[in-house]
Amino acid sequence: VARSSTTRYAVLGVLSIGPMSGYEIRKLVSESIGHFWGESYGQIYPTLRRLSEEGLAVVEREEGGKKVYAVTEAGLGELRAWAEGPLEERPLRNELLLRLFFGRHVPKRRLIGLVEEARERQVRALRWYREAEDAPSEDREHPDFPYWTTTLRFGLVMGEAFVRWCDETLQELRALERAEAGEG
Amino acid sequence: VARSSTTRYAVLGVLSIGPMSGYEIRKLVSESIGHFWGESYGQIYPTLRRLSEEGLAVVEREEGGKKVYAVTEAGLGELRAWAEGPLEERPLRNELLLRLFFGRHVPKRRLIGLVEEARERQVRALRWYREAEDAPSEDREHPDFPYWTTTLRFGLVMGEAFVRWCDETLQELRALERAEAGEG
DNA sequence: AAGCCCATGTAAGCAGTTACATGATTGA
DNA sequence: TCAATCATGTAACTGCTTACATGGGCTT
Repeated sequence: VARSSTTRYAVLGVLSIGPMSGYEIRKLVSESIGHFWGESYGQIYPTLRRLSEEGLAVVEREEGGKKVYAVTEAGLGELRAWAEGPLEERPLRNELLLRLFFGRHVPKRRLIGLVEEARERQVRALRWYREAEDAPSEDREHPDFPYWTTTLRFGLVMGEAFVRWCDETLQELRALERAEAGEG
Repeated sequence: VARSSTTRYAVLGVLSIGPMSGYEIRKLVSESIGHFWGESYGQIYPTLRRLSEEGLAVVEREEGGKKVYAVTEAGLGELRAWAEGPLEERPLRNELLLRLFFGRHVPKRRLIGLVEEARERQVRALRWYREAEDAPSEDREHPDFPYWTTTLRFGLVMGEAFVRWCDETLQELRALERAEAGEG
């Protein structure tokens, strides 16, 4: 049974920006929506084949072992139907929080290390978002631009909140660590 | 190949709070860490069987068709080893952002509706967190309490940030909608 | 007697990751 | 010539969800 794949819509969506090969789709995904979406080749290539079988995409041209796909009108219709449909909640899983929740069994030093690590990763991501915010002016003309900024702003707002949470959590963990040292 | 299951650690972790049946594990998960973790019966029961086969958990007692499991010393060791190990990034997928990113193909009214819906859901969650914050005093004595508060604070901080992002995004979408109406 | 929650478990089946296989092209 | 990047694809395997099957006990 299981849920239906969202990969097909991600691929259709990327093709709606412009004709592209599987390799370029993967690249665009990881470079521009990588902070909230991921796709692997093992999903992209079979999906492209299926989409073209269903008439939702076509091989626009082949150049030197490279197949450039384009979305069809039917494909755009499919994309639209999905995007307008009801938004169902997917189960979320945050492994860092799971570890913290059962943190009593873990040395506090290690917990602190884990949170610090996650914080650093997020700070790096924030730097990336801020660079992306100063996008070249050509991109600002793109019809998708206003939508891209909303997802970028998501990264900024949530990322900053995450760093704040990390700082608060680190304070608490260090306090717990000191309390323990004081006892022992 | 694929990644190793984190379900086993979630189950071991819950059992580290106290002996419990599969049904109770499911209930505790959905009631106390449901905002960042989910488990289904289809995962829990087979996992419990495997854990007891591996000696990481045991059936402490059976009462009227109910099997109460308890974590063993070996199980606690396994939990600790996992929690101290390196934190690998799992691919995240946010379907709302995906829809927004390709939002050009969707009526703005509908996009606004989607964000409003997500906002309401989050506001409800925030209410729940705030109620949980005023926990009964018995819980405050629990040795796990300081750790539980960190995950609860995560829900609060990130939830509030999310609502802020929703409000900003709604403003932008409404501006786009007005601009469109002005043109047409 | 109906409905709800407690309670355990299995089967089907898709989604998605990782690793592997293979080769062309480009540039230092 | 060596390495990196471009490029497509398949095979194996796991995780996880959903739906189904089954039944006890409590309350109204």
